[in-house]
Amino acid sequence: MGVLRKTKSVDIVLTAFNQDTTAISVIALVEQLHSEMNKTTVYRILNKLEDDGILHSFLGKNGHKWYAKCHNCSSSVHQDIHPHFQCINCGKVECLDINVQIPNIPNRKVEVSQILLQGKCEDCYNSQKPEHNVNAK
Amino acid sequence: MGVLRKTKSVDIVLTAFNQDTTAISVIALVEQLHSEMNKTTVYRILNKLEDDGILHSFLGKNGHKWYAKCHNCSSSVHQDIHPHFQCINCGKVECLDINVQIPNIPNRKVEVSQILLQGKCEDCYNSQKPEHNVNAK
DNA sequence: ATCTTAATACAACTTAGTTGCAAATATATA
DNA sequence: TATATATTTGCAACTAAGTTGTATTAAGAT
Repeated sequence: MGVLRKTKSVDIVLTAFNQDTTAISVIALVEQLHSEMNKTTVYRILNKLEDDGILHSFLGKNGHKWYAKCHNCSSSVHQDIHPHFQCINCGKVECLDINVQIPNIPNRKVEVSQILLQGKCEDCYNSQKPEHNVNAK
Repeated sequence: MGVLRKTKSVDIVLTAFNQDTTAISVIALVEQLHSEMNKTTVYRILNKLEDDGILHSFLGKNGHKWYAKCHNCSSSVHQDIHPHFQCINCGKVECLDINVQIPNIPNRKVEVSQILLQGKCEDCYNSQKPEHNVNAK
């Protein structure tokens, strides 16, 4: 089930991801676009864009869903299996371009790895007066 | 806010973790104990046992909360920052006794790492007729 | 035995995410 | 360009995990 038609709503969602280089939580996106489209539509479009390998999803620190643009994915293979970093202060999430080596685990076959690192991002580490971001949800 | 009193409910919850060597999802535990105590009570007891360093929590593949017994924790230091393994077939979750090396990330200070590996556990890998476990939720 | 305070049950609530269906709209075809 | 048809959307209702307020119950200290 991929995107079949180039609709206005699909375009608005894609524009949001082109403007923001970091990841966006579904909650934030629904809120940000609530005057332009229904939340059901946001959920459905994100779902389709992921199927098409245009976005990838992962869970943030509260178990809420986040999406970010894929770089080398197709609809059949999602290569964006990289760690994500979430700032515990402002809530911002970034995709990390690093490779984490998973050791072999006896008697088990690992197929997916979900790695969320939490800490302070550069901005929050430097500023003494932390400014809580709306994306923290 | 730790456990202050040795109540019947606290005892029942602890017994559940002593009988099951793997992790238990809150959903499964609430269901399992629903005739013995209210779900609010389960949530509150788990919360307190975590504060006391007796249990540790983490998120499963759907973002739902799981708990497991701690081995070397105190109420001040949670040392159980280890990866967890969830079977994509039967849903069972285990704590992994391995160390995953997180590379240094420029300009960020990593404080917490949350690693969930998914794949087939030994039982499910060997059996051709997969048996879906109730814990899969 | 009594008193104080923490723990519990229960109901109501919050919120992320889903579902069913009627109406709207993109696009293929004539 | 007009029409047909299948997808997309909005809306309302729903589901389910987790939380909160409050009256009642029960630990355990005195």
